Amino acid sequence: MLSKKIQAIRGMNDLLPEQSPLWQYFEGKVRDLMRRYGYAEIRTPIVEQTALFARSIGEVTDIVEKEMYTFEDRNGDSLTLRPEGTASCVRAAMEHGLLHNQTQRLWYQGPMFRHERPQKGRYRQFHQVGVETFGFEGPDVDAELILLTARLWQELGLMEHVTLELNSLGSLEARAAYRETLVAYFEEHHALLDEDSRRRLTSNPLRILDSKNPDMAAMLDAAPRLMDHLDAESRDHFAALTAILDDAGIDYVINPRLVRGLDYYSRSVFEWTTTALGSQGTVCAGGRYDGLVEQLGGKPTPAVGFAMGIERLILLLETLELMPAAARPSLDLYVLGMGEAASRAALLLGEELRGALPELRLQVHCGGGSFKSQIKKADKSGARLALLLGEDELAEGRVTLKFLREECDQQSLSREALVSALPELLAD
RNA sequence: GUGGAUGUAGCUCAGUGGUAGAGCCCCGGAUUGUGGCUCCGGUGGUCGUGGGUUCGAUCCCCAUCAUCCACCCCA
Repeated sequence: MLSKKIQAIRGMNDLLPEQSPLWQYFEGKVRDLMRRYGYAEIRTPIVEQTALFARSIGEVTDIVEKEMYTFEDRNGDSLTLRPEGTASCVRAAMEHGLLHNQTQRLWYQGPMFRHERPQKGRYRQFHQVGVETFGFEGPDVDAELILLTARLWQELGLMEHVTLELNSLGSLEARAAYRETLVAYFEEHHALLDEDSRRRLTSNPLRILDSKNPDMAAMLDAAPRLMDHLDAESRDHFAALTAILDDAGIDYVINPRLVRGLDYYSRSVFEWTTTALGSQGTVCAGGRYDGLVEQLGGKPTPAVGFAMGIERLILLLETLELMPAAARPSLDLYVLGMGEAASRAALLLGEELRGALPELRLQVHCGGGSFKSQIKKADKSGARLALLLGEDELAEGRVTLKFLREECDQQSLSREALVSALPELLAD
């Protein structure tokens, strides 16, 4: 039926009124958390030069090779809808001198775009909250980021439903060296590799370690281990990070196979996962990317960050029914008037009350209709009280207040008494 | 990019080779100015789209599109 009509692009979803309170609840928690930790929000454009992503994420990654929304601008420039937030954030920070002899703690939130097959928890337009820090070398800030996320799970009631996985990829040099060692090892056992793995040999050989193919298990177990090829500094860095987490009482699992897909990561990487969402179980992931700023033309600048997938977290909150009822918006008062004169008066009375009681959540009935239908609308609106303005009330300068949620007689009040009476009636 | 499942009313879904039904929702009435419960009535569908088979297709066949789930990849 909709086939001839225009509909939303595949994998790009409308956020409907029924859903938005949960998003607002989540976004509110995040904003509050960032404020409390002293992180500043940064907003960057959704479109960037294609080269920014190609240079940062890595030319041969799936994201850059086949998942980007890339198009030509009218002047022939190649532009891309951002597939992730870190590159833009680094670009903006550099461009405005935010990294010049100073540290930064930044966060952002917004849509990202990847042309993948949609499935549960994975969409072509999806939303991330990202956090990036610059200028901090030590493991303390790595730990701070993890503690910050842990606190968020705590406050959202998600802590028992997520697991923290940690790994270290070593310095860029150590990682590159290990990569060569690993590729050499896989070349030796080329016959044992499955089709996917042979393809990954050039794209992301570290990822082969993560293969679920049981036929390759023995060969993978015998492969050189990343942890054995870490440079001394990275090993110390990682040890210090886990020590802080131990002291803070944060549980984690060291997963030597945890490899982030983006080329720019080095040293600490981490992932929060859940088993409650089907196959897209990663809910938050990040790591250190000490080389990226320099790679994009800046001075060498240590950096760590992470991103959360908002859709996945919303899905999790939904399936676990973790949104508090109080976070759902509701009306205090529904104002209705019977007849033309009273309807007009109701609209003006509504404005008067909004002026006198700024906290009052009030809606005035529009569209006329019988008294009965208007009261039905009042009930449907979810308001606690209905204010009835009929011809009788209008003539007498009074209003009738009707309780819609509790057993309680309706009251007749003079209009003068209304402003002081309403807060009392709505208390508790 | 690959594989599987599913497309019938706004929503959730029945159904049959002879051009469609329920529940919820919505609207009206029973109650000249009083909701939630009940009862009565009503609006609403070219059965995803395009072909084919057939006297006749919502049903069978093919194609196509969309959605969902999984692989891949990732948040």
